[in-house]
Amino acid sequence: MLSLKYIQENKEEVIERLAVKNFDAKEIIENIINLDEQRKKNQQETEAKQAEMNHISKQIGTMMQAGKKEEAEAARNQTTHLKEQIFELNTRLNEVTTELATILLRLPNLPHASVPRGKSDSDNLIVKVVDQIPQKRESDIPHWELAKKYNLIDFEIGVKITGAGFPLYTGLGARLQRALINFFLDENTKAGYHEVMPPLMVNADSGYGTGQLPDKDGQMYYVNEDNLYLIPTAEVPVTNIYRDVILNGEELPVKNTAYSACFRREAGSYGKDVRGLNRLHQFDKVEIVQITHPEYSYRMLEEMVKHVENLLIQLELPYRIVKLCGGDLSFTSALTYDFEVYSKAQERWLEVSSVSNFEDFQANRLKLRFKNKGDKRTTTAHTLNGSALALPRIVAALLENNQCPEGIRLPRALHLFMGTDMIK
RNA sequence: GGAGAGAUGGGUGAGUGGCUGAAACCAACAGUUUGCUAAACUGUCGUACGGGAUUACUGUACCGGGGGUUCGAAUCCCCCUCUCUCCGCCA
Repeated sequence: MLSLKYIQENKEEVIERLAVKNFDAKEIIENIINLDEQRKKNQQETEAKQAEMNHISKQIGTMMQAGKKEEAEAARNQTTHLKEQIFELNTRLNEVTTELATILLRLPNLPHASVPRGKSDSDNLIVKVVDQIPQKRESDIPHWELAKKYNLIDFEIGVKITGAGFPLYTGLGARLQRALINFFLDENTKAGYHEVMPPLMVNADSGYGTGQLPDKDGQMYYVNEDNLYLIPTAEVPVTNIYRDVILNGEELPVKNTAYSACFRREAGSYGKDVRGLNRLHQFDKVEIVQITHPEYSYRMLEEMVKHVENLLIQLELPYRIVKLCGGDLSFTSALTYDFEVYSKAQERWLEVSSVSNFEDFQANRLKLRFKNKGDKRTTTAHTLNGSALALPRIVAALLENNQCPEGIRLPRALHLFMGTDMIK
């Protein structure tokens, strides 16, 4: 959520920057400013009446105690009309406030000044590509065939148990999941992230806090009976730890990491993109989340990018880093770097991580602030997160890129976790 | 699922209609004292949105959430949510 104050003071800039996200904000911004003026005026009137009422009520109390019954009675008669006025003013005030809040919640975050203009992922800026991109050989087969050949994943039984997009990992396939999760968590904690294991379901407040609601309503699985959402990413529960929290400035930056299963309905997806592990309804991911001082959030973003890059290097996977253009940037993000690994047999890049700075967009919704020693006012923090890393496409690339006549070679980093250097 | 109890500031916890934005204690912070530490003493010690010379000061709201009664509600009434205890069930 953008802060009202910022919108008021930088009206034109807000409109321009939202245009980078291909969002036409002109009318909405006017509306917001009008509504807030109404709100202020209304609030002043309401509070003046309330102050008057409080004053009279207090007097009545004093009179009653002094035994001046008649005077008290007279004062009481005064209040009837006042009460009606307050009721009406208050009702209107609530309406305006609610309307304002609703509009603000649906307004996307401003893109960072460096975000390139563009409509879709084809306009994204490639920041870095590894030198060596593996060439497909005649004998190379896609990961879904490899998974079958080596009994790593059974997609059919997943369909039988649940449905498409819910694979059953078996044998070394299952172990590979566990190996990657452990490897990622170990690396993340080594880098100073505190490990947490969050609930996999969240309430609506949490959904609004990180911005999945109302924007992505319908993309999350919803448990009707209990009014809960299955998390699409650990970002949601882990960031919401700090909803309604005022941190001590000295605690910053807060760095957490969490493994979780992630659930996404992926309504509207179709075609070759969803083949094999490319797009799933349930998948595993290790997430990193930071809460920082606004002054150095972009420095921390770069740090996170470096960290994720290092994971990919250790996994010996060909990768590239992409800076998302305005049109591809999510509702909540100010700046996002995507990491993609090259999948040799499919001959395509697969997104395996998204590292973003949300600036104060989530923090405003969450009411996540901090206060330094001696500070009178609270300051809104910045939140960032990134995948470190999402498993399925990593697995796809590992299988495809490392296939050889003897089996599938595993990168050194996973040997200990896997108990072998080769899947046969 | 059944029965009961409860939800108050960073924590413990008092408060059953006006003198309560809220006692007391603890924690925290600042200072005094002190050779250091400790202790003692003094003071400060919620948030949000307004007004204001954006300092001072000041208005309003907030005691789980929503509604109601009343001139006046943390306190009374209704609804909801959550937590705890016991029983049942159970990884």
